[in-house]
Amino acid sequence: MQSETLELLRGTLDLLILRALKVEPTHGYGVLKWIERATGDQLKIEEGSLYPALYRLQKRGWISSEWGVSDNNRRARFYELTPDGRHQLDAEVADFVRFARVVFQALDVPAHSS
Amino acid sequence: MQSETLELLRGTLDLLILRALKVEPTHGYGVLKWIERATGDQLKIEEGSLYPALYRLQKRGWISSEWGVSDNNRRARFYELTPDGRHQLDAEVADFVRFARVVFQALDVPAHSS
DNA sequence: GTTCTTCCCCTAGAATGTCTAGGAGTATCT
DNA sequence: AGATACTCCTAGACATTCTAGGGGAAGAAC
Repeated sequence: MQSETLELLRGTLDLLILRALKVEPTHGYGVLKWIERATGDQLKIEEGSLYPALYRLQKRGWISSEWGVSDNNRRARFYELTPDGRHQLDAEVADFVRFARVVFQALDVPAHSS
Repeated sequence: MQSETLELLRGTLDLLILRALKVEPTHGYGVLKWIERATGDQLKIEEGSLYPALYRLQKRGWISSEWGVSDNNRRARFYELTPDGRHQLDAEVADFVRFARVVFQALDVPAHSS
């Protein structure tokens, strides 16, 4: 069953959104698609999770937004990382790496079992 | 800043509890201490998280319990994995490994940066 | 020119997991 | 007698994600 999608984002949604926006500013739907592509379709996020998350991140000052027009000629809200957002991204990446290592250690799973 | 404890369990508490009980049946407090030790004090769980989690796991049939007396001569409720619990543990370990790998891939972090 | 699909935005409410902030009792050590 | 560590527990708050909707507009297909 290699192909079913994983169910839980386990608090990494913010992290993935920030990472997507580091690549280049884009709109919500673009973030969605980036995450799917970047994870080889193994992680899918719902729009009902995404938009509240974008609102949250903006409220915290990690991203900013403005209305624009997409490549497909549609009205869309474009987001980009703020300087604070870049720092936050770095911090969250470091945290996740540390977290994963600690859990692997506790589980007694080699850190790169592939 | 290497030494501060991680804040988020990101849905891995069940996993860690099951893993603790795979080592040997023990009581709630023992699970707590096992997790702290196994993670080098980098992951601490609150009792207010632990006991509801134990109840949950038992309700799902993954652990069973009975009252007994601890090494320190105190009344304690001992938990152990059921056969279903063993399967669940294996599944959750596999899921976590897969999840971590996918996130690392998306973040473009080498899978074993140490 | 109507229909369909994809793109794009959004919200309310439910479900879930974890934490905060308590309360309680008992064995052992000083 | 008091302190400390051990052990159990609950209620309510909080944050995150999902379910389950709604809607509009561009371009392609018929």
